[in-house]
Amino acid sequence: MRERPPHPVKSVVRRTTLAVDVVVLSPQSDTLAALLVRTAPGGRERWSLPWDAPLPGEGLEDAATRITEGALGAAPALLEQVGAFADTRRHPGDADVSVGIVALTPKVEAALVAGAEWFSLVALPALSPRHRAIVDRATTVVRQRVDQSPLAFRLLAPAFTLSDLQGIYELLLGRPLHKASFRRALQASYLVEPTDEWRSEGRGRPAQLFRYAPRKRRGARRGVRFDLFTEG
Amino acid sequence: MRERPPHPVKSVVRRTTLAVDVVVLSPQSDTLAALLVRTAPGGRERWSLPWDAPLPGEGLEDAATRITEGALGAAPALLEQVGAFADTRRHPGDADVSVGIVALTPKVEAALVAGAEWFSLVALPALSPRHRAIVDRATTVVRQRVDQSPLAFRLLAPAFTLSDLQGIYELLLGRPLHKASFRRALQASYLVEPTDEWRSEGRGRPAQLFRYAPRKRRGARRGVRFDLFTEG
DNA sequence: TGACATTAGTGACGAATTGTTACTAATTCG
DNA sequence: CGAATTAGTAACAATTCGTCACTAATGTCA
Repeated sequence: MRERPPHPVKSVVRRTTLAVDVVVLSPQSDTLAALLVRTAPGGRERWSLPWDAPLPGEGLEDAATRITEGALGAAPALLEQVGAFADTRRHPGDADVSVGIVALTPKVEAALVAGAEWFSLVALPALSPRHRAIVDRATTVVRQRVDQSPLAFRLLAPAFTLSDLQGIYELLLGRPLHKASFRRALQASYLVEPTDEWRSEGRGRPAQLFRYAPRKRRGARRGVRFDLFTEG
Repeated sequence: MRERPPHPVKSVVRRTTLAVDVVVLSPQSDTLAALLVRTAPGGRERWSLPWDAPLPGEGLEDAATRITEGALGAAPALLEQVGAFADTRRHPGDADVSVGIVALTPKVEAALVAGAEWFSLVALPALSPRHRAIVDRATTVVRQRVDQSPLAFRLLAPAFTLSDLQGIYELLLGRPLHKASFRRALQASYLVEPTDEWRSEGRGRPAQLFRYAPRKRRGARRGVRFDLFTEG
């Protein structure tokens, strides 16, 4: 027993401003690209992540969908929270708290909404410090979760070639993969099934199209992996 | 080009109430246990997660540390965000938005603060729906990240036996592991180093104590794993 | 004291998985 | 037609993994 007041001690509940900041990612020739929107004149930076406050009664993911539609013109294929940010780094709307959400979408051909543009992740313009941190966290999270969630498939159209898929994995993991090993592992995973369509990309042999169709897996549980500790 | 107003359209920035809700986890004989605090009389539930609003200027993790200290009497060994919750599920303090944070701590012998108690995760009392969701998410996140972050080591004292460590992994993964395989993988990972101390637990051969001391790893990157997709 | 139970730790082998090479297949381009 | 290009696979070597069987060091108890 300690000499302390009963718990928890509730502070006066402060009211804070909340923003949902969305990192819309899509594959762009050989890199991932994020969607940025032009800011109103007078701000410190010319570009920012699409963001907004959630509407009354609107969930965070719903808000993220709405915000994505407002910049991309279409709903994203997958959303994932990447963290809450409440430090002192400046937010373009001076929100006290940001919830960072990453939205994935296949390569889009359709025109963007006016004022929105794709930027390769390796050549982003200046962003507010809060947005910069959210982008960094988003890319880390995406890379960390590639093999826990069907992220890669959401960056592709519903029908894709295995070379397309391997390309996405290489993009996300940042290293080349061996074709035969990749296909063998994919085969064993029961994650895709072939369609009866083929795509001819110009030169070379046409490739069969596959679709994402995860099936129940045999419970082939294996030992522990002490991997990835390096990147933490 | 579309017929839309310039972007992003900012809603009127609403003010919301924010809570940090902490799931303090610690190993308890054969299960994980969460720390709950007795609520003020009159609430719908008798117990809740320790929670509070962040103080002005206080970061989320700082708040989580303070909240943990208020219930446990000591700082946690590791903190990890598990998500933001802004749906309509009821929060004990009616916060609009909760940031869920999981705090890990080794088995503590010291007395808890008055009004706080450990509950095994498999036998929790009734909690507010929001808190229930945060606990569920926390356990999922912890299980998912065991091999990405040194979570398991933060549930042990600085010096531990390999059997202790294996026990924690079995707790977190929910399945038995083979001794020889576990040790071989651990050896290859360069995550621990032996101390020159030994612990005699009563009967049986004394065990050597190890400490967590991760070393640089050879960049032995392997192929992609299409694992875990089942649990999402 | 000596058998036995109990926990720690390791060697080794066969099975399974993975990395790699080298091939075959189907197309376009000249 | 043949060369270039991309898709897809068979097969082998190297490595990793699951398992079994053992040795080691302690306490217990007749």
